[in-house]
Amino acid sequence: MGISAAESVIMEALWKQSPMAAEDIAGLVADEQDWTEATVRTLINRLLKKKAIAAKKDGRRYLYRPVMKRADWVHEESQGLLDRMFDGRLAPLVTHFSQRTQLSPQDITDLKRLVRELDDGK
Amino acid sequence: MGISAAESVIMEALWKQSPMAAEDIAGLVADEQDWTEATVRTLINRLLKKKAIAAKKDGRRYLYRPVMKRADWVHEESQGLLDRMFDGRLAPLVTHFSQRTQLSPQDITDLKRLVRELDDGK
DNA sequence: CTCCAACTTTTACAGATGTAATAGTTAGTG
DNA sequence: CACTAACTATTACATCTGTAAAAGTTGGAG
Repeated sequence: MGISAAESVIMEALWKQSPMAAEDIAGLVADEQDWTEATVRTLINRLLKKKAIAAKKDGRRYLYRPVMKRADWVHEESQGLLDRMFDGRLAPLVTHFSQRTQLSPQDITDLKRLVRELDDGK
Repeated sequence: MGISAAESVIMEALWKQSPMAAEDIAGLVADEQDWTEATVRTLINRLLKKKAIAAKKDGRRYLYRPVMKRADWVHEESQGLLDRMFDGRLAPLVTHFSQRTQLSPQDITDLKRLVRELDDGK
């Protein structure tokens, strides 16, 4: 139903740049993943079947582009995580991390700004 | 390797209360999940094999208890999500939610308090 | 002691996933 | 116009998952 971990590697490549031919995608993901081009093609075809990407003919080959939006995917996955382990709410997740890990100075700065802006919005 | 979605339902039951016999677990999860007792037993056995839970004989049956800690599991899953889609950092996830959804008043209050406490801790 | 009821352990099976090889199609080259 | 190189599409296969039934084991009742 959803996008699997391996498939998401292809999606990330296409979200970064598109449209791309299968070969280009393979070239891009080859660094991180140790996949053959055949594997990349399989994943592309599964994504096509799931309508997560679309293809357009370009001469003898196809160019692929994402149909699913990254923000939507991120949201589904994130909301799913919140639902499954934080009672559907955001604050408990933040609490978890602030207790469990030392937040980076960057994170702390960003969170402070965010909260300030939340206030403004109200 | 990890705990699957179905397995996590069993874990949640045991984290809420343990030790419990298979029948009790089945009774508890029966409400939410439409599983037969056989299914529950399969999941229990897979969790045993993964050492996520342990069993102790109690007369003719076993009582099960979690070995894996909920906080550890939550952390693994959450960190995984952050790594996969938010560059490993927490703030971008919070940003995502604050832009994408209307945070509940509860969430906002909690986040404000959290950030204040972060300040204190520094 | 024997047999059953209650438990547990094995086995089953279809769909998803990770990983890939093989077969089929077609745009150009000679 | 026939072939080949470049692509795509089909098929393969081992694991993992979801879901469950069948087989095996054993503590007690009679």
